[in-house]
Amino acid sequence: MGRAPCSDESGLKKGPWTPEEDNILVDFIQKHGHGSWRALPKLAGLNRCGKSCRLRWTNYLRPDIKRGKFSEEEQQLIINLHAVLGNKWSAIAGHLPGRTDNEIKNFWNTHLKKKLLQMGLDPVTHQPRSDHLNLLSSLQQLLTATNIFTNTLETNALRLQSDATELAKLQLLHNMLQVLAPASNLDLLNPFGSSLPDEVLGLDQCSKLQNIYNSCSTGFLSQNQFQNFEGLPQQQSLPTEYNNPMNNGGSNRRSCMKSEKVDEQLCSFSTPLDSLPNLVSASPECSTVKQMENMVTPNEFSDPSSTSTTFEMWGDFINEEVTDAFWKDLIE
DNA sequence: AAGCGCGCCAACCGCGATTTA
DNA sequence: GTAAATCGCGGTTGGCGCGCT
Repeated sequence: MGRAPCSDESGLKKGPWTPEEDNILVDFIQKHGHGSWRALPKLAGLNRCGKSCRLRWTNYLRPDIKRGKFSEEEQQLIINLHAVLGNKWSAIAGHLPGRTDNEIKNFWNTHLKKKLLQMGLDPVTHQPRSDHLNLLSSLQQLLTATNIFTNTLETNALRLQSDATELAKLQLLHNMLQVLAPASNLDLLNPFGSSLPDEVLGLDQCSKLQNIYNSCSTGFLSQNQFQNFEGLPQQQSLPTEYNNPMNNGGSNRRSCMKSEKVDEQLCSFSTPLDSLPNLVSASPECSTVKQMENMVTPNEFSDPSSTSTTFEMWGDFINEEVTDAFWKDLIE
């Protein structure tokens, strides 16, 4: 059953389009609309298959196509949408007016994927790469080894254990900083651009971490330095304008409306896709699309506790009093 | 200057979903 | 209800341009 593939239609031209062909196609569509793509090439006098014409039109000739480099905002939006939707390029394109799914797909594969990898994030899951997380387990081994060592050398036991703990903290901090601010590119994790106050993004803590890490680079932390974390503010509630950063009426809502089923579901949320959480756990295997299929409620969707990631620990870090006991629990 | 490797991106391919007769 | 036709999507390919040796 089915139809003959486009390529089976003998005598039809393939490959790059010439300016003349482009003109014919544009003229025809402007006068008559595309109607049936299958019939279009014959009617327009093009020696192409309908599929090729449709692709050329939708990916290149359409008048509303925005060409040129992707802005920082667009890149951040793509990353966040990809975290939620996975490789649903057409759905992602629906949120970027003037951009085609093909263009976004190409840009993802050639630029953004590498960018995430450089940041130590898995471009599929948007979570820290496993090789980075493995460092955490090695910390436990380090502590264990240190404990064994201290048992045999009782004279320095307390001091060594303390040092090892501090080292563990330091390395954990380093890992977190790599995740949060690799290559000084924190903005990439920020879907709203640089206009947001740091505290909205958790950068307040991040910069404190950075400061402490920097101060540690020449030696271990003092106990007092670490206990400064106890003074960190509890998790800030986001101002409403940041809860819906893209909810400014116009184009995004419109593009959302034209999207497919999944998109509609996303748009129907009271706190819709517009308020994408940073780094939502979502590989194609466990994407929000899948979550939707499992009838996950919006609240569950936005609930960080429903995922199990390093960022869960990060959330704990932000939410709770950070004491030595916390660090011990974290590491153990 | 020539050869080579690599990155980018337009276009193609195959398949599933939807529409039509 | 069913098969064919059509559409649209995501993955992949291949050609071109550019930089390096």
